[in-house]
Amino acid sequence: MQHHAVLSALTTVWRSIPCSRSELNLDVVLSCGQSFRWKQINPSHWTGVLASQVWTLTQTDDHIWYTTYCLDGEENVDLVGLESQNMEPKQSATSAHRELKIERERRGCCKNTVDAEISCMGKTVTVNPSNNFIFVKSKKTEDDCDKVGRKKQDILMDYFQLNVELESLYKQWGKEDLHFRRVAQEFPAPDVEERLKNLGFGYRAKFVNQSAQTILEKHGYDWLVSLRCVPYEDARTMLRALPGVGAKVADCVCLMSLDKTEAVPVDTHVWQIAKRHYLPHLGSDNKTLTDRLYKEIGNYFHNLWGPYAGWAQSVLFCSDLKKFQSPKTDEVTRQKKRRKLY
DNA sequence: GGCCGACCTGA
DNA sequence: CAGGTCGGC
Repeated sequence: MQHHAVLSALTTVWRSIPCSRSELNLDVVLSCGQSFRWKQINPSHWTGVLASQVWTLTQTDDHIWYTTYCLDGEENVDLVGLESQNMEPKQSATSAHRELKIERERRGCCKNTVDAEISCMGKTVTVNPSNNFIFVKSKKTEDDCDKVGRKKQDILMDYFQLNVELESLYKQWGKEDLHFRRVAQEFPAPDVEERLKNLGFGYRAKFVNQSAQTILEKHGYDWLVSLRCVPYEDARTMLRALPGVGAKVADCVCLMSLDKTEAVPVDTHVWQIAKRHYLPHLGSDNKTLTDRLYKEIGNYFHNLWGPYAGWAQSVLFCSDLKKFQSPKTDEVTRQKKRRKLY
């Protein structure tokens, strides 16, 4: 939600319509060169004129959010002070202020002030761009209609034709048309990597996105599941061809998702366990877990435990986690350590 | 083929 | 600083 500080700071002045990104992607639709009245005033926040009003639109995964600015200054009852935590509310409000000023000048009622008062969806927002404060005054009644009584929600529904189900149309168009299917895969979410990054995926965001693209374009939707019926080594080889998928991740997918019970994922913990209890000769000489080491450890466990080696490995792995170690075990370890000391 | 730094976040 | 993969050496 870091791109929606405005939403979280001023929830009272925003209204929403349920709508998924696959039905309408504002960033794509408003910048694709077929409409010229919208400006991106902040990341993913679009301001423009529609039905004689200034609007700001933005969206989350399942809603379109909208707010409008009008010129009537009716009396207010409540006063709420809000100090914004970062620059975004200020910037957005300042942009709204600018839009209002332009609209006022256009109508020849130039009342230029530093502190602008803007009526927003039944609330009046006082903006002071110089000190980053925003005040919201509530009106007694909130209406969601424009001057001629048209519901604002209906204006947007009509403008974006939200009553037409785009997803089923895409399915229909793609059914016989391979080229459309390919093109359509780039939509509805061209910002996947960015959004994954915002979710904390870090440098892996690029890999996840690229792998997903590769799977859809090269292999098709059912390919991953079909690997359940392919021998372990083959499934592993194909998985490792995906960007960001190395030996360990491929083995994890094989073991956890593709029924390959013999797959033994070797991460640093399993490596430590192997050195401590099974293969002491791997000792401290080896600094990094190379492909050769990985194979040696995997083969060793496979020979030791047989076709369900992966399951056995996960038992050892879990028992090595601190949260599964009983206090009793800890006491035994401490006693051993004490014995060693003396 | 092996080694190591870069990538990014959370702890 | 750990966590796994990649690319350059």
